[in-house]
Amino acid sequence: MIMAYGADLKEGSMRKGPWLEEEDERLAAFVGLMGERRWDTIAKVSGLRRSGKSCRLRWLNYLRPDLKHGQMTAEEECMILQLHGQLGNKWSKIARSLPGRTDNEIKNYWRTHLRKKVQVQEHDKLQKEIKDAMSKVQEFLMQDGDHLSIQAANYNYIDSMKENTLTSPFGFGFPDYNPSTALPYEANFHKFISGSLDYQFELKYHDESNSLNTWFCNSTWTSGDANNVLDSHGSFF
DNA sequence: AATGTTGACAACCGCTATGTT
DNA sequence: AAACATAGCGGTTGTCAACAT
Repeated sequence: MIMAYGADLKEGSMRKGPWLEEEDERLAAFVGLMGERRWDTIAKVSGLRRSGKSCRLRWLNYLRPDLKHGQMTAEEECMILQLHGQLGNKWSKIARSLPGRTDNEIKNYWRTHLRKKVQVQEHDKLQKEIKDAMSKVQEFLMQDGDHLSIQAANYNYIDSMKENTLTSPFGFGFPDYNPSTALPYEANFHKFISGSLDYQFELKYHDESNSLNTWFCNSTWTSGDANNVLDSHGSFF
């Protein structure tokens, strides 16, 4: 039997927050009577001191009889990952492919379970790309070592950067890199590696023979990407 | 034991799209 | 066509429990 509800509440006040079992029962009863529409009317007629919007959400996300409750399966997780890759944060579209799951549930699951996983994967991928790029630079330095007078110390410097790149949480592994104290070639190399070399800049020659400065400082680069930089020194990639 | 932090989930809010009168 | 109501969507916040300090 359905009774007037919330008589102890002041007239006009709306309840918020978690739903009580008796509210759920009352809402389900009225949706059974009136169907899944006219939520403002349902809210009013039922005597629930909830907005129509709140009633709709409670029904769609929790009370609907065709909802699955409980843990996501591996198949569902896989589906979410795949669809999110294709569609981005289109939660309702993703939910259409997962019967019994709501957009809200999928959104929450993504945020709490999957987002971190994907971020780690992307981070690992980026690390690998950086490491590969630096290996190419290193190869070049080895080839033209005489011409550029590259010392073993500088080669080792790049080596330690590569090592740091794999362990640094920031992705780019300059050992003790400090922009305010860095030598020009260090600064430019840092820009190069971090992909921020997207503007024209003039490099002042920092005459320190037998160092990477010769290579990174003694020229003007007009660069949209790393390839151009290296191309200006003779088609390395 | 008390307090702070984190993760999981539910619910809310603002806005847009769609339907109805 | 316009005004209003209703439904839908996605970002954000609130709540609670488990765990750490």
